[in-house]
Amino acid sequence: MTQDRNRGVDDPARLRGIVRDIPQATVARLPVYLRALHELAERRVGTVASQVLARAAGVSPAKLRKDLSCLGSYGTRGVGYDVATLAEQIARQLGLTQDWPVVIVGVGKLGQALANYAGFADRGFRVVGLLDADPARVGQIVAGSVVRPATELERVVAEHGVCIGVLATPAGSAQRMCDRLVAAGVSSILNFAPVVLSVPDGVDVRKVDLSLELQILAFHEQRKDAVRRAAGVLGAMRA
Amino acid sequence: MTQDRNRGVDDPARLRGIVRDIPQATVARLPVYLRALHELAERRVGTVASQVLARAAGVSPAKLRKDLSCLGSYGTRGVGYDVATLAEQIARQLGLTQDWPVVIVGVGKLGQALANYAGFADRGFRVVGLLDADPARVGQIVAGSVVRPATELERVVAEHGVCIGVLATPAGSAQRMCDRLVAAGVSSILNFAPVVLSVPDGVDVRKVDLSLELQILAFHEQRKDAVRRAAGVLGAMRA
DNA sequence: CGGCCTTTGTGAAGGAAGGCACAAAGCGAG
DNA sequence: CTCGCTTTGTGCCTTCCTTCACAAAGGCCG
Repeated sequence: MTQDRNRGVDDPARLRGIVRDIPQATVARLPVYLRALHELAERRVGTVASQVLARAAGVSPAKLRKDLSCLGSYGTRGVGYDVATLAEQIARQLGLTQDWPVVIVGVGKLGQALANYAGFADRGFRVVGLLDADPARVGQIVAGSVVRPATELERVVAEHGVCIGVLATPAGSAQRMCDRLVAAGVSSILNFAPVVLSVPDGVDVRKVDLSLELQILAFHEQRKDAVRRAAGVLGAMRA
Repeated sequence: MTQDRNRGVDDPARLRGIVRDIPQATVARLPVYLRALHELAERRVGTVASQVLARAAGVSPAKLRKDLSCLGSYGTRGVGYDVATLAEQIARQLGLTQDWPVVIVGVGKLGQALANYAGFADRGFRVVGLLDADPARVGQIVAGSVVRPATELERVVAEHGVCIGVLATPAGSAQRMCDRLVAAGVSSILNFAPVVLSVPDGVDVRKVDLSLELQILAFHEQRKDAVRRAAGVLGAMRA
């Protein structure tokens, strides 16, 4: 108690929860922790030690603790973290306590998968518009919403105050649609099209490249192959 | 010529092309460079300076040059890089000069999008099996192939010597299917299911989390919001 | 052939992230 | 109340990545 009262407003642990100085790498892991915490909560787990949570999230306990310490001091020494409290704090930091209206531009197979993806709705992302330039797709019902023509992009964005857009168009039209999203007021874009988008300052773009990851796997697989071959040759020489 | 002959086998620039000591961060960017190079090649560009290529790939020229220097010395000072040569070297390093048979497990909307994705075939990834546990999906034609029952997983993997598997199942069955892939001999897995997979040593897993990226965007968006609000308050105070 | 201009390749410095190890802090038993 | 056990939070060190700045190297022109 005495110590607590001695903790001034400039106490590092407290301040860290207010000012935002969270490393990029940590931000990228918070959603993983959040998912693990939700799973624990479903299993009626009340508190969890860093070791257990770290295993569930696929990271080392030290990294987990350091990450969580960026949010403030929400653990109890000798016990662990309260699952519900920690989940709420992470959600708050990530901005998931509010609803985010989102438009999806491009409703091919990928766009449909995204529109149906439960992980979006669970985290407060509400799809308020499905847009496609292809007349054949306009009017179709996807994930309970009707696909609207791309011409309505500006109207949908303005109507719902959308600031996050998802691009799932072919490569050819991605930059054009991106420009229109930005002009309409969108300031964060999740890009699934295989192009490098150029956007003005102040707009965040994150890219998900389906084939990039596969190419990285191929690199490592080839390496393993080479090692196996080398081992084989050495084995033959030894024999 | 004289200099070239003086370059021994342990010349650093040469060796780097042989021994593999490429930083992870660099490996992750090579596919981006490769895509940019292919685009340049299509536009009949013969040589490209680091500055231009860097802009096309969305990185800084210095980073690009350092990355490329890991592969060896394939640029010409005062001129730039030969587009075709460089593309070939990158493809070789990534292991894209060979064909990689791939199975896709889970043929929902996402699995279908992946099966149809041109970026796979272009890079030497050949989908040799579409597998799904849902009888309603088995027998459907997706991307020119018939969807086969999940029970045939082991047979397909063995038949084609598959070592890369793509998981696009619901969260619930991902670990089970992962275990079967590994048992059947797959040693690299691209996981789209929102779970942390556990695999034995020697197996590589890469995870693509569709909602993770959106959550990171929300974090930054919230920050921008906070800054805007703070600026607004300050502005009001000044007035 | 020689000088100039362009562009690469890379050492060195700066910064971010990861891992170790331990002190501080809480809980529960005695 | 005290002791001992458990687990967090964090300072320090190491490693990896990025950026800067410049020497070395090649082409081009006179």
